[in-house]
Parts: sequence; C-alpha cells; structure tokens
Amino acid sequence: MITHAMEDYLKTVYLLQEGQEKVSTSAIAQQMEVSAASVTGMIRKLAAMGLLNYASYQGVELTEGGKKIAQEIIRHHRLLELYLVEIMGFTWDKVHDEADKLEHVISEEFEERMSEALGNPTTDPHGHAIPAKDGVLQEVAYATLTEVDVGSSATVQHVNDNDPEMLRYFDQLGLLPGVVVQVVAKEPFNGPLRLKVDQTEHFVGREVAGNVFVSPQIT
Amino acid sequence: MITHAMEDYLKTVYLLQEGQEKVSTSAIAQQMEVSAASVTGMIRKLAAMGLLNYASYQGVELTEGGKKIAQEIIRHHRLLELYLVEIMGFTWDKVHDEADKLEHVISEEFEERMSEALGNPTTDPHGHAIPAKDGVLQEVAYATLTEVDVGSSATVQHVNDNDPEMLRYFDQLGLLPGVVVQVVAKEPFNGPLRLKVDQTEHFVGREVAGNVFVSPQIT
DNA sequence: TTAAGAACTTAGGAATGCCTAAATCTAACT
DNA sequence: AGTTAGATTTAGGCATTCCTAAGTTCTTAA
Repeated sequence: MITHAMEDYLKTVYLLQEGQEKVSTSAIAQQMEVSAASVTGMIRKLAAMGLLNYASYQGVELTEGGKKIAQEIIRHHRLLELYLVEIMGFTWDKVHDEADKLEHVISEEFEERMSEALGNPTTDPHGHAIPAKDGVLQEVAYATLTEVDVGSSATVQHVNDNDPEMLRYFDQLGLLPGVVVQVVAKEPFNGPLRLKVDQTEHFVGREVAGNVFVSPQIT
Repeated sequence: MITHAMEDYLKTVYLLQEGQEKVSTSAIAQQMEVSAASVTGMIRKLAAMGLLNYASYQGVELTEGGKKIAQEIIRHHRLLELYLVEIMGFTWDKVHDEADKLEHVISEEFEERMSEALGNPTTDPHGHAIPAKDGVLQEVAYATLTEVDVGSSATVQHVNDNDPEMLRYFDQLGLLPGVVVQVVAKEPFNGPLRLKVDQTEHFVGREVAGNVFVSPQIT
C-alpha cells in the first residue's frame, strides 16, 4: 500500500530529479523539511517496493513505477491549483497549500471532472506544466531572472509557488507567467535587479528574481 | 492537535447521539467498523481533551466543544456531497466516499466558496440538513417507510447514503428526497412493501424501505 | 596521503491508531 | 444472591513516520 507520505517523497524526488540523474538524501531532506535519517528510512522502503533505485551513499533515482505515481500526484496538484483559481475563485497565493492536502485524497473521477471543467489545460496558475493523464511530464529547465543579461528581455515561464507572500508580491509586480520582462540593470554586490514589466520599472532583490523562471524572448 | 481519526469519532458520536443521550462503545465500534478496544482507547483520549464526557461502562456524550467540531465536519461532508453532484456532475452514489476523504482536508475558505457557489444550501443530495457555519444542526428523527401505515402516503425526507448500490436503486425507483410515496401494501412475514411512486408501483424489500426516511404527507 | 568535515546511515525511541486476547464489569434471569 | 452472557476495558503488539544521537563513509584540500 502506498501512503500519503510515500507519495510526497516520490513527488519530491521527481521534482528534484529534473536536470540531474541522482538525487541526494540531503536534498530530499531539505526540500521536505525532515531529517536526513527519516529520508534514509523512507527511501529504503520505497526501494524495497521497486519505486526507486538506491545504493547507499549514492543517491536515488525513480523507477518507471515511481515516476508514474509521482506524475499522477503532480497532475493532481496542478489541476487542483488551477481549478481552485479558475473555478472556485481562490487567489493564486492560497492554492498551493490547499492542493498539497487535496492531491493525496481525490479520486480519479475527481481528477477527470476537474480536467474537463477546465478544458483539459496544460499549465497551472504558476506556469508549471500539467502532466497528461498517462503521458510524461517533460519539464524544461529554464533560467532564472538573475541569469538574464542586462538589457535583454525574457518571458516569464513559471514562478515558484511555495511562498504565498512572494506570490502576492509577484502579483503586485505583474510578474506572471507569459509576461515579458526586461532586465534594465543589476546592482552590484548581489544588489537588486531593475526590471521593466509592462512599462513600469521595479527594483527587486535577488531572492525574488531567483524564483522567477524565464525563457529568452524571441525578438 | 485534532487528527482525522478523532474527527471521524466525533462525527460518528454526533450522528449516533441523535435521539439518545449516551452513546455506547459498541455502537461506535459497529458504526466505524473498528474493534471496541480501539473505541475505548480513542474515547479516553477525546475525554482527556475535553471533547466528550465519559465514565467507564456508562457510554459517551459530546461536550459543546466536541459538538462544534463534529458539526464542522458534517457541514464539510454535506456541502461536499452537494458540490460534487451539482457543480462537478458526480452521480449521487459516488459522493459519500469522496466526501468522507475530503471532509478532513479542506480549508475554511474552501468550505465557504463551495457554500457560495451552491447558494448557501441547507440540504445535501440525500436530503440531510447541512449545518449552518456556526449554527446548530437540529436533525429531526423521521420514520422509515416500513413504519408507514398501509394506504397512507408520505414524503421522502432523506435516504441513507452509505451504500452506493442502494443509492442507485433508489434512483431507479425514483425514491428521492421530496418525492411522495404511497404504501399500497405490506406483504406479511417481513415481505416486500408495495409502493406507488409517481404513478408507478414497485415491490421493495424491508431492508431498502428501512433506509428511506419519511414524514407523513399533509393532505 | 591523510585528516577534517560533510554527507549519509544505523540505532533507539516517541506518538498515533489500529489489532487480538484476556480480564473485568454490568445486567438480567433463576 | 448466584450465574452467566454480553459489553467494556486492559494489556501487549504491530505498522507508520517522525525524531536525536552516534557511528560510518565519502570527499576534498593541505
């Protein structure tokens, strides 16, 4: 039997796995805010169930079976986020926590009815791709705003959805998925970035900019 | 901290308490499909938290605090059932199980948005009253169809929502909340009831009839 | 090459929530 | 009052998931 906690671990590994092959114990521990010892324990259980491959001290990699479950949970999460915003009228800063609880609990039928009600969408409110029901999620590794050259423009692809307060700030700034931003200047010594969003200039810190993922704008 | 299991116990005690003052350990155990020993264990915990009053071998009674939590969960459950049917298009036989899982997990905001979307309803799809946000749930003890005199008519108030298969059967028969039924005859030796629903006659067994709660029709 | 220091695992323990089996209490009937 | 059936509680255990503390392995840099 697969528990909620297991689903959370699989989801986390899946999301951390993007880019790298192997995911470390400590990366999982940090992301999930649990001790490394707890991660080791759970990893061994998941490995015994054939949901991930694991060799001591070597990090972790999901099997096909593990990936399938992770994608299912991520699909639930992102559909829920979009449903909460589009249909129920939640603001986008509140949906992450709600979806984190609901994602483990809804039935397949609930999932399908949400998807239908939303017209089988492919992106959640924060710009993350929604995996298809059976399909594979191919998450692209975008650059963050901090990495954009001064003078260049970029299109916001997605923003980090963990921090409600930061999301409200993004909203204020107009830094929403699909919006074009120009990096006018970067202050030295890890200083703020000067951004132009929709004709308006803003100064935002590096931490915020690091949570905005963009693709270079095609001119 | 109040856990999901605790909420389930409080809900069960609340619903069993209707009519009686005290609820027995075994009644709870039977309803929840759990051993009596488990019930004793949980009851002591809930009593220690001040959510119910309890003296060994004497049965259990919710305190005001316990009632409040129970009502909140029941409100969640019934709003969810109605939301799933009315807004998401579920059939009424599937909503009980889904609501049982979701009721522990949704936020107050989720609850409010459902209520608004439904126009602040007062009855769920099976005819049960939805408690007001803070208000008291005054559940009326209706008679079952088996108790209606032969020849009399009655209005369906609510039906038992535990058994999906039975709900589909009710649907077939047209035995829905609000509908008027006439008991044409009762076969002896616990035989079937002959019912007239909407001009059509049906023969239904006692078990089914015992799960349909009615009020006498005012002629 | 080796010795810190970081990363990881093992060991032992706590809380939750369920179980079965055994003991105890209550109530009802002779 | 004594017996007994049924209800209830106690005792002991198991699985889950987390923790801290201590030990082990890996990495890296002098």
